[in-house]
Amino acid sequence: MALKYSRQRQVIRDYLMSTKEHPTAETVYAHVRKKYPNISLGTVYRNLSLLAELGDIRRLRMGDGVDRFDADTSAHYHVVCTECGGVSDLKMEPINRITELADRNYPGRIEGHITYFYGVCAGCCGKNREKRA
Amino acid sequence: MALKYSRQRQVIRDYLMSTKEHPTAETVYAHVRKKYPNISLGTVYRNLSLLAELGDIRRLRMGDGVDRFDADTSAHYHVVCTECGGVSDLKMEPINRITELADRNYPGRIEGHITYFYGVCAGCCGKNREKRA
DNA sequence: GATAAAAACAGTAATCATTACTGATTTGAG
DNA sequence: CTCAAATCAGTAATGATTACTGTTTTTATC
Repeated sequence: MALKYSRQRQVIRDYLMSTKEHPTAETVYAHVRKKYPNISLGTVYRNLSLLAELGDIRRLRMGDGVDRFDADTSAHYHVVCTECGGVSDLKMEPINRITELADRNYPGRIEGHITYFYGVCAGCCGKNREKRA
Repeated sequence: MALKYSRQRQVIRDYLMSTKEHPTAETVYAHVRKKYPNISLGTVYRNLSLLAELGDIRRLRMGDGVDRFDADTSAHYHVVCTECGGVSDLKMEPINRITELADRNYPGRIEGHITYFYGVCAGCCGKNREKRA
């Protein structure tokens, strides 16, 4: 067995399981520190990467140069809010048709797709309604 | 008129128009230097960002932390090759249905989607066939 | 429970893409 | 031609992430 148990890794994983916020490494660090005050930021990065490689968590690249992490590894899409910048889940079965469709239009071989949506999240929609009223 | 013509900007734009390679800023810099040896990397970044803001070119964020640029601003998708890392065009009309579909499954408002595909490009497929033979 | 090698850690330095700054040069409207 | 605005070259700064180093934890084996 190569992998060893560590409190730090467990705390990181626990925090990620407890939130739907798709936090960045920095955010994970901030929260985990409350329970484990002298954990290192490097440890957070190392473990998030390790867990992602093992497939225990998902790394989300939303294109803004800051990675986010998600303990929910089931197939689902994400929506980034153009107002608050938050990332929320979109419960929708993966549209494999578009991979097949793409493959028919491509001289090479297409194996999958990465999609994220943008728009305004429920919370920000509500806020806007208040402002207009 | 706020915008002024500059040789540097023109050379950058010309190079981008001449290639289908979706180069990174660094690659643009390397090529543009041949024609304009003492151009600054900062100038390349500044102009690529400016042209992208004006809508003259497109900035492609493929999730690996390195931006690429495309002079073809028409609606089309991109494929990143998992073997050579290259990015190629996929001529396929945008599937707006998935935005609508997503919107029906989301409590907020969804305005668009960003999708890229991954697989093996035509060039690398060919190479593999040779190796197997 | 003791022990020792492997794994992991904390803290810090390094990397890499990108952006910001500064003083000099270029552009274009009048 | 002139001059303010735009742009530049060169360099420093930023910010996310990774790598390094010497110390501490974990766990298989006794």
